[in-house]
Amino acid sequence: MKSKLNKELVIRLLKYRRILTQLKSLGFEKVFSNNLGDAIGVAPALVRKDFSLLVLGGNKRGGYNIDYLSEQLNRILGKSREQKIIIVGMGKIGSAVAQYKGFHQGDFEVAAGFDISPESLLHKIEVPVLPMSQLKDFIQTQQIEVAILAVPEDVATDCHRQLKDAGIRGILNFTPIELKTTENCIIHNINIGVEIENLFFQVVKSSLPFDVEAALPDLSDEDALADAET
Amino acid sequence: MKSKLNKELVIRLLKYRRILTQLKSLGFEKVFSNNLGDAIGVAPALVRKDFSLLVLGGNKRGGYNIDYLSEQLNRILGKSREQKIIIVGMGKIGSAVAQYKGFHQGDFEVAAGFDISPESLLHKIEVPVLPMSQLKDFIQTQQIEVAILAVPEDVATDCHRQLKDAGIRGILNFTPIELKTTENCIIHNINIGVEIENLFFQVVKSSLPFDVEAALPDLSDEDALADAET
DNA sequence: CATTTGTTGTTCTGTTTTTCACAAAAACAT
DNA sequence: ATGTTTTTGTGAAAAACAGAACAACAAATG
Ligand SMILES: NC(=O)c1ccc[n+]([C@@H]2O[C@H](COP(=O)([O-])OP(=O)(O)OC[C@H]3O[C@@H](n4cnc5c(N)ncnc54)[C@H](O)[C@@H]3O)[C@@H](O)[C@H]2O)c1
Ligand SMILES: NC(=O)c1ccc[n+]([C@@H]2O[C@H](COP(=O)([O-])OP(=O)(O)OC[C@H]3O[C@@H](n4cnc5c(N)ncnc54)[C@H](O)[C@@H]3O)[C@@H](O)[C@H]2O)c1
Repeated sequence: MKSKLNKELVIRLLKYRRILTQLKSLGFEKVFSNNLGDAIGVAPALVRKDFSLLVLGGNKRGGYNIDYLSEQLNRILGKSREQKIIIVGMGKIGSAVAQYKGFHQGDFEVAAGFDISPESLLHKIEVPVLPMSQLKDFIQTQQIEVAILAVPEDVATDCHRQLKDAGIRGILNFTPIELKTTENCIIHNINIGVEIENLFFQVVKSSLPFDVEAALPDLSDEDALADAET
Repeated sequence: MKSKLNKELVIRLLKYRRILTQLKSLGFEKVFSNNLGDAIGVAPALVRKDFSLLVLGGNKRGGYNIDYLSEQLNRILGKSREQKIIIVGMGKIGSAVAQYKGFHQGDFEVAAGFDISPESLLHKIEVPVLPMSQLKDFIQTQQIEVAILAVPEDVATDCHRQLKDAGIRGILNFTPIELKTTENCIIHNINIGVEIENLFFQVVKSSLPFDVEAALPDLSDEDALADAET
């Protein structure tokens, strides 16, 4: 099965759309592949390939028309018609996201937060916070499809099950437990801890005087660390 | 340049390490490639290949020794010797991360937070929050290498510059502005807004009665032709 | 001791994704 | 009109990545 619209491509499209919206609000009318590439951090050739794949044409010298691109991206990505999400686990991360105003032109709205102890929340939240007992009913009557999971990791799988039981179709999971996508529930994991560790590793690696990778294969016998070269 | 230790591989290694730590604390001694695969959501063959690449051997029937693997991963990934990070922008996201306790066996410590108005913070934080005027000095005297950036997006590039000027080597960037890795400062972007939009898209796509992708190519005749002018 | 079983280690192959390179087209300049 | 510049569009090459297959081998079994 050859899948156009792979995951990375969709992410780039979403980023293009965001940039285009900003450019438009600044009064720009056209944009070049290298502008967009710079803005989202990819090579200009890839930008052109992306649009070429989606049959979105530009003009041989004048670049791409912003209004047209915007429209077409909205068509392809879905107009995001005022969808609602819920957040399960209104602790530190959950509350922060609940109050986030930066979603693309305000398309999304947090319909409610859920928590095992809604009354003991540290600071006031603008969205209603309900007890877990109302979770299933709320999801079904309000027809919620997407949830953010931000509970402690030891209850992550349990909450995952509850969400699936209630009919949730997609979960953005902030817990370090790696949940898995199933037939009718898509999972995207965001593991901030791993991201930080990863960054540390890359930084250390880059500031080392020798090439870490070169030193790897022959470490089977203890301290071969000292000798390495480029 | 054939790169061992590619980006995805490093992330898997970090996840293996986390799982191994947990298994060890549960009293396990050995683990099979399919256990690890399940835990981090990849195929067992990939787990074996990863270890094979790093010359980490298992036992032909008894799987991998957890202590050994753990040790070796620590060696390869760096022992994370009590490194310190700072957080710039102690708003909702910044504060949440500042109080996160879940970093791998407490290897990282948030040395300080920085904010343009440290006094007006909503709730009490356990780490010191300092004014931006002290940023450069703190980074240099404390030898901080890694920072988390969580300021409003309109000041993101400015703060980015300040961090680079102060000698920061790596930034985990939570703002929607796509910062770019340079010679001596590695950037990892986490764009939560895009992640949510992406999840929405995948969910909508999966619940559609027809194939979105199939509908893509032939829309050129509907209303085609971008028009550009000077 | 021979046989069966389970799991690793590795090769090979296929797929997907990105970059390169350059012809073609449009706009501009003279 | 003609030449020059700029930027797209895309086929072909390269790189990154994953998966399937299976031989090798250690342990368990009888
Ligand atoms: N804070 C961070 O920066 C951060 C970073 C990365 C990952 N995480 C992960 O995100 C998750 C939440 O982290 P946090 O820092 O917000 O923790 P937190 O303790 O501040 O919040 C957890 C919330 O979940 C609620 N809760 C507990 N059990 C529940 C249940 N069974 N059902 C519903 N709600 C329940 C608690 O009442 C609490 O409000 C954790 O898994 C953590 O590992 C947090
Ligand atoms: N809250 C979320 O869930 C969320 C999600 C995704 C992305 N983000 C992004 O993270 C960033 C922060 O979001 P937030 O919700 O925490 O915002 P926030 O307004 O709560 O926090 C921003 C903080 O930065 C400080 N600040 C402002 N200008 C500064 C400067 N020049 N130098 C230093 N500090 C400065 C402010 O005083 C404030 O405390 C934004 O770019 C936002 O788009 C937030």
